[in-house]
Amino acid sequence: MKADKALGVALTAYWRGDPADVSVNAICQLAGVSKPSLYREFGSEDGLKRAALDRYADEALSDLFAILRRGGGLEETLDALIDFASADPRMESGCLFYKMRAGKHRLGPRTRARVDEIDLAARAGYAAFLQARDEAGELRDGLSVEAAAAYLGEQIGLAITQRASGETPARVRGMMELALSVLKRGDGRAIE
Amino acid sequence: MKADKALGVALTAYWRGDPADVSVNAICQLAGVSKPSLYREFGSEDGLKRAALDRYADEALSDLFAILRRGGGLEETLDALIDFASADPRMESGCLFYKMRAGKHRLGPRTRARVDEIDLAARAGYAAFLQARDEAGELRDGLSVEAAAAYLGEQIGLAITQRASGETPARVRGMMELALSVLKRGDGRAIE
DNA sequence: GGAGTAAAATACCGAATGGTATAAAAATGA
DNA sequence: TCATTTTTATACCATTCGGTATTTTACTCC
Repeated sequence: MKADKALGVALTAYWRGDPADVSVNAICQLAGVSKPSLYREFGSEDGLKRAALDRYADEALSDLFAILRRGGGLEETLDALIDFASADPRMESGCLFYKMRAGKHRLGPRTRARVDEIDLAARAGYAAFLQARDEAGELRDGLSVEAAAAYLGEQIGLAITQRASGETPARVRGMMELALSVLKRGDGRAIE
Repeated sequence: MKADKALGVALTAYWRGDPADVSVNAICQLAGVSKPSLYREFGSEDGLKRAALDRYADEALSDLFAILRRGGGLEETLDALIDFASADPRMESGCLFYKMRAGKHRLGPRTRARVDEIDLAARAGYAAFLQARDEAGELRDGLSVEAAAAYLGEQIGLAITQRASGETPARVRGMMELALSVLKRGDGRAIE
């Protein structure tokens, strides 16, 4: 279907740019799809945005969650997260989820609800991972798993956002190593 | 002049909300100023935004810079920065500078240039402060002053942004203490 | 091939945007 | 007091937005 192509076009347009700055008209033009067709398929701009976010979660965020569920050690997993946020080419232009969350007030109700869902799921994923590492004695003492999960999520978001704004991968990586080192028990030593 | 009042209204409106979501019409209505008057004074929306940002830098950001220039020790100064970002009531609804920087692509050329100026000035301020603390032997070993300055600036921005999005001051403070502890030599101990 | 139906394209709508021309009003000078 | 000039207010313009009504095309079934 043409509407399916439109969804792909919308996803990449929202992802590369700012979701609030991509108009329905532009998506129709880019995808070669008429506006009524698009509205028949998705109902509204909110519906299209939500569908794009759904696809994004399946396509890109799932990789992030997979890292957390691999069951690796703390250091190894944090390294993988740092790699993902600072070097994965797909994140070069930012993370659609974080972009949408940053401009949540501009979203329709359905998309906003999905953003909140993903936010909760991500926090839960971080918390489950950190809980396991804490039970393995790898987490820094006196750190609340809940707070550390929020911290980890925000630092990943910050890193991806910085990268999207033109910061070099090396610099983003350095900042992230600095920020995440504080989660480790031994206490992070200085980064090279 | 009435235009002066309009500038105040614009500043608070931009500051409390999203600068991109506050229209010139709304500002005129709120300030009781006619649109032609406002345009005679500021030339364009870009001019008004820039003037508001100027005033913001004088009024709010100067306090932040003052903390850096007080010449206190590393720990003391970081604590003051944490207080400012996580507890100052003026930052309750976010930082206009960081808001504008986050939506830089939506700004006119004059406002954007001012954002870049402030960005540079802030980085330089952080760097000068950290340089001094490094020479006093308080900074963690192996840390580039330049990178640490960027890190510090981003963490402050993240904290204020989080607070504006509804996070509790206590939680923001906890995350910030965690993030900034890594700058200290002794290596930060865990936060309660 | 022609009737009926499903899809698509064009053209349109009302609202809101930044910005301005014009008309009304107020203040100033003689 | 009258004329001039400056400031203010109303009304308007062109464009863009999300969303639809209408018309035209294409396809299916008999």
